[in-house]
Amino acid sequence: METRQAEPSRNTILQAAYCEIHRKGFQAASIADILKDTGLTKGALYHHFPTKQALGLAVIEEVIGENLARLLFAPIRQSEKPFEALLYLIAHIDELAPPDFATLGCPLNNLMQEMSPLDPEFKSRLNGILRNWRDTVEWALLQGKGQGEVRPEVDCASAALFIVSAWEGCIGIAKNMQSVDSFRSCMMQLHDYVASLRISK
Amino acid sequence: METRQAEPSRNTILQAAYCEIHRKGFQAASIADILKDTGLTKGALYHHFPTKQALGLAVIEEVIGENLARLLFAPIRQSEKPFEALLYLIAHIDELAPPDFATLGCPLNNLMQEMSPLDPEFKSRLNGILRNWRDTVEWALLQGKGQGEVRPEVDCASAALFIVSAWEGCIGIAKNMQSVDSFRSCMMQLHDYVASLRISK
DNA sequence: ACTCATCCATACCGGTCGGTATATATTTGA
DNA sequence: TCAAATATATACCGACCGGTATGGATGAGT
Repeated sequence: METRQAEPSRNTILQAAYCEIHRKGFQAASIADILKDTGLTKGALYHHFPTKQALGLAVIEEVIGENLARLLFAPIRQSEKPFEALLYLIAHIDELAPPDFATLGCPLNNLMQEMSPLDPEFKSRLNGILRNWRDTVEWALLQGKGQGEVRPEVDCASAALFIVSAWEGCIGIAKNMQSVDSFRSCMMQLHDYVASLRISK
Repeated sequence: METRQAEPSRNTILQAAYCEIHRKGFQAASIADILKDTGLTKGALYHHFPTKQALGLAVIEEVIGENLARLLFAPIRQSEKPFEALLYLIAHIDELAPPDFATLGCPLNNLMQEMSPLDPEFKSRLNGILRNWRDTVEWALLQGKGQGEVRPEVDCASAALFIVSAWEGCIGIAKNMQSVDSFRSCMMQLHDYVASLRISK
């Protein structure tokens, strides 16, 4: 039996760190600012996390990874028609994703751009999530192919990587243009591309 | 007649700042590190640039903007067949772009992701370059349409935005996966998408 | 030759950062 | 009940950061 009194505090810090990092990036995120609205202090933080890097890695795995798994991967994996589920997600992502994605971008992509070249630990964790995403999309394409929906000559691995890349690209561009309409228009083009992989009849 | 003795120093600082910012991002770029290899000191820097922000904005306009104009916009604008020029650029960008783009990403996109939500000055300058890029691509598509190469029903504005978005997305993802093969594969998919806008005969 | 603006080096400042040392509640286990 | 482990607060530290104040060198105009 382990003590569980600490878990609420740990989660509070984790969530606050996630928000701060999402807003400012990891390096610009200040420990003091993270704690500011939590009612906790450095004593609590450094009890649960040995260093700022460890806190960042925990945010990646326990918040960002979990969120993406729940929002994107699970709906595809659990669908009976994964390819259709993928198309649905692309078409409706602006309603399904948290609203701050539009203004602050995708937390996964933000951290990848900032930290991957600087810290190998960050890089490997972030790449793990990215690989998971790409594999899920590839799996959806392969399932679609098996179900006779996707054209047999499609290179599912390459297409999956492109879909994820373009997806992140659309989020990033929309974040800068601060325009939901641009984002929707952009994702619509991606939707058309994915739909073009379907068998035309 | 104004004194021109200062121009070499200014350019040295500008170039060093560009490299440092490309490697670490703007906020993490340290003034001291920028000067370290230049043989100059803070006195020189703060003589030519009133603040770190002004230095960053100068890097954006005078280095990043110029580089992109020379590498991407000019070849399309000056081509007699802009649509073909666009396709060529997408297919050969890995040979034409500076090699550190693969490991460090696109400087424009890096700064957009980091700074646009934080600083409206950065945002407007970066968006200016982005708009220039999108307009150039859109112009290439429109020219292609006029020359009977692009299908008439294509929405050139939306397609151009998507092309730029996907382009940046491919660079970003490749930067994290640190794989030139992935980047090429990804850009190849984008190439296929753009080629699919062509009239099929 | 004198003046004055340009150009740049040096030394320094206040503030913030991540991290630590220590004391203190609180809970748990025997 | 009492000791030990857990959980958190507070005060503090050295490092680094962007920015400034000052003074000296250099060159142009008169």
